Amino acid sequence: MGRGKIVIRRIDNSTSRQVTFSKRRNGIFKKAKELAILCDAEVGLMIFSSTGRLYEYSSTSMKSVIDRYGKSKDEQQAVANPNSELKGGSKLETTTAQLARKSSLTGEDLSGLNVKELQSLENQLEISLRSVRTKKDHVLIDEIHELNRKGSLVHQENMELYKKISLIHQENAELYKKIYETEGPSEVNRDSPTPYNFAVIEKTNVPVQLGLSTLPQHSDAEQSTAPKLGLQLNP
Amino acid sequence: MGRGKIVIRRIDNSTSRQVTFSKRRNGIFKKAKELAILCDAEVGLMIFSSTGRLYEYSSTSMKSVIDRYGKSKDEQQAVANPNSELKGGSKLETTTAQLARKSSLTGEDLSGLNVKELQSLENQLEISLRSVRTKKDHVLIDEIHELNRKGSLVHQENMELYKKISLIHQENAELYKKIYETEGPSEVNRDSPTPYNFAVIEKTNVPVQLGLSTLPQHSDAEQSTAPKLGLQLNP
DNA sequence: AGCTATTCATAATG
DNA sequence: TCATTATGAATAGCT
Repeated sequence: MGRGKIVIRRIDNSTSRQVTFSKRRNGIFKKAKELAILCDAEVGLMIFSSTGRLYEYSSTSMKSVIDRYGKSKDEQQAVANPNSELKGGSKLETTTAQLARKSSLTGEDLSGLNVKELQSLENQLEISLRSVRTKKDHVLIDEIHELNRKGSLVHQENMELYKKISLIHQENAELYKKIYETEGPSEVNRDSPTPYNFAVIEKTNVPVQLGLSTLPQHSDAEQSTAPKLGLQLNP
Repeated sequence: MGRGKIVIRRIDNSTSRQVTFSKRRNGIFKKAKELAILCDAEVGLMIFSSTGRLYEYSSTSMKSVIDRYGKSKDEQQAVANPNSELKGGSKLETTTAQLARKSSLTGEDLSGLNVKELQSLENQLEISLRSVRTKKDHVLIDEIHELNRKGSLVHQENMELYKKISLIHQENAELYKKIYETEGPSEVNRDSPTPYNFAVIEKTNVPVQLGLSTLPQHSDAEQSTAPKLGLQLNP
């Protein structure tokens, strides 16, 4: 992507290499941020230039990412090597278990900690708490989206059913007309059973409107084309 | 760079999120490799998907990168804060720095307040925060309940519509029979317009089932009487 | 999983 | 280093 195609091979000219490094570093940082936001991922990126300088990005904190990396690696090892449990090493701990264990420190053992350690513990707990909250919110919001989707489907089916009923009613009317023409006006309604619901006015001709507003991120522009089932998350 | 422009914001639909994650993950890995080769850099990239799975790339080895990162960080700290060791104070100016600062005794913007006042302020803020959070959760959960209720109504209406269609179809059949008896077998279907959808088998005889489970607080006792639209909040 | 229409990143250049 | 631009790459939306 540039004025010309390049082959991926070490750039010999040191100046060009630096320039390219700078540009591509920005590019990859941007990509990393986008990935973290778009896909709700935790990303850590460390880059050492050829001159030894460090450039870093992490969606949360590098410490958090590295810690999680270590745990994840441990778990991979544990899975690949299940008999290691015999050694009494730490079993796979779920995130919540780890958090619980951290929290358990708050019981009585705080006496041995100084302000700095308490500060650190407080920060850790706040970070954990925030991630739990974010997760919870995501779960709730995802479920609302899913409900909206399903509701929309049923609603659509509903409208098609109304349309179909209207058509059959029409057909029914034509059939009655036909019978009328065939048998004469006076006999029509006498010996034919009164049709169920025929000519009875519908409770309403309009399908039930779910009185919910649209999602905040949706534009209201297409409001007129179809009834929306969207939900206002932040009234 | 796609069919349309997108805003960088968490993708709500979980399927799309996963697809995008997979694509962009490949993209960023490629970029990382290219950067390492082209610019002779040492690169480490760790990505945790929203499902918690680890994906990693490093131009050398992740251990090497992390170790080097640690060293580099230490050096940076030493350079940026040469006198910090003299004072012995540690300042973690991370995202949680604001909260940390609140409880630290060395605030500058809060200089007019004593410890007791600050403590009170902190408590007030925590109480407010908790009530806001609770309120937010209630709003979300109420909205889910409301969606379920509305969905249930539409669904019920749907079933009634199906019943109604069935009855009208039946009535239609009787009318056809009547015409048949009146006009004789050979003429029935000739000059009468072919009825819309008459005798056409429905796509399905069963209304759409919303595949959602019941809310935890709901008893499952009446499960058999009507399809439920409930939502599992805590899977 | 593929396939394009698009947007985006960036190589070359000033 | 900064800005511009022509061009190749990445990818969003669909199937």
